[in-house]
Amino acid sequence: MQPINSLPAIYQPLATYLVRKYEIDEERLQSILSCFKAVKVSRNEILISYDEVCKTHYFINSGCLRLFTVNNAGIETSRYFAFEGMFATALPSFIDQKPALEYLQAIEKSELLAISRKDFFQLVDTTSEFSNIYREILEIGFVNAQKRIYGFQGFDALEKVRWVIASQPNFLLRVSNKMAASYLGISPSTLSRAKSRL
Amino acid sequence: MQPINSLPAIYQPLATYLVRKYEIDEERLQSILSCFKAVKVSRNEILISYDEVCKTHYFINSGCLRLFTVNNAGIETSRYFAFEGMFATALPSFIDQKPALEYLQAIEKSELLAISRKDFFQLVDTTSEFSNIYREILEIGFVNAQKRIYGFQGFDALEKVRWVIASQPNFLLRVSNKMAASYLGISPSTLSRAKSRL
DNA sequence: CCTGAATGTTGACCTATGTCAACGTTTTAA
DNA sequence: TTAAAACGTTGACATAGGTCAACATTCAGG
Repeated sequence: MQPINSLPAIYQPLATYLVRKYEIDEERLQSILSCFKAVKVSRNEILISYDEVCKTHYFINSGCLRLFTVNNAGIETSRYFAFEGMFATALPSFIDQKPALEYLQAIEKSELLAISRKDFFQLVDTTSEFSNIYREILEIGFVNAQKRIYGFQGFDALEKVRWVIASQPNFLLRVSNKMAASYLGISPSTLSRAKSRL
Repeated sequence: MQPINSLPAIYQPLATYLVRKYEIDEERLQSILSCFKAVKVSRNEILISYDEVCKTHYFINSGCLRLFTVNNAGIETSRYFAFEGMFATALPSFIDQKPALEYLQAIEKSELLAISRKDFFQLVDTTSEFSNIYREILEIGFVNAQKRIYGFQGFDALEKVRWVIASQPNFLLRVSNKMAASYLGISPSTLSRAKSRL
């Protein structure tokens, strides 16, 4: 793609993402981009809370967002980590407008582009290119969830660590042991021991 | 909805499913239905195999389909069970046309309506109602996968059994212990013991 | 309606991993 | 810069649940 003239630097990664797969003329691209507003968030900031209804979808310019929940016993389970160049939100709540039952948290100081649910679905309904992008977000989300289900079941701790290294090479470098353990479904001690046996 | 005149009985459940949420005029409904062909399959029949590229989406009139994989150690993991009135296929392969890395199997004698990938995506691209239906299939698939991830991690065998009873009341009545265990990520012995402690 | 194969149940035993605690190191916020 | 808190690592110990085997039961298919 050609870099687009007179586009604020902050919109560049999203513009690149949008035109990566589908042709979008510059006018339409501008009208999509104008729905997104820059937001800066600090480390550990919670963007969406358990009981909250999710009204916003985020594109990550820099930083990292985590989706996790906490069960009755106080155990954290992390479902997904999203890095630069990816979309993230509490998708079931965003879709159905029911309480999220999970948290969306920045685990690093992050720069995000936020779009409201209203604008998002307006784009989906009026712009076929954006409709394709939403479909792609859903497809990727689904495929990732499936990989995770198959990748974790019937594997011991060491195999899970090898699996995550193979499928997401930067994951363990970017995410704390504690959070990685809550993603892999093992205790931090076990993760620590497994890494020493690699 | 009104039952549609002169519709073969075999198309009735799919017609009901299609008009349930979106208005579809009769002509368009007919053109959608005409893409589906009835298929009868026997118990244990494999519809899509591990290395195969998936070319078909199925709607279930009666019976039950299972999605599962087998790892190097020969351990089966079941990801999903689909019953009457639901769509099922090896979705990642259906989307990307790469080998499925999983099996789609009928676990009961089943009556299905099959649509080819070509016809399916032609409907998605030409019929906005069907595009919405595909979006809904993806959304439901994603939400189910997420529920499963959160529902299983950090829970012991008994809690998993309680969870599956609460979220899918008919599941244990319909699916063998062995397959249910491979879905819950526990051994058949443990499932058997957990049920006796309910 | 029979029969053999597959499945479910239960007991004995073993191992991976969780828990808890101690300790050293890193991070962070004032 | 520093003090306090959070985190990572490691050891000792406990236990849920896996494996294996024996037996009972169910069920599919002829």
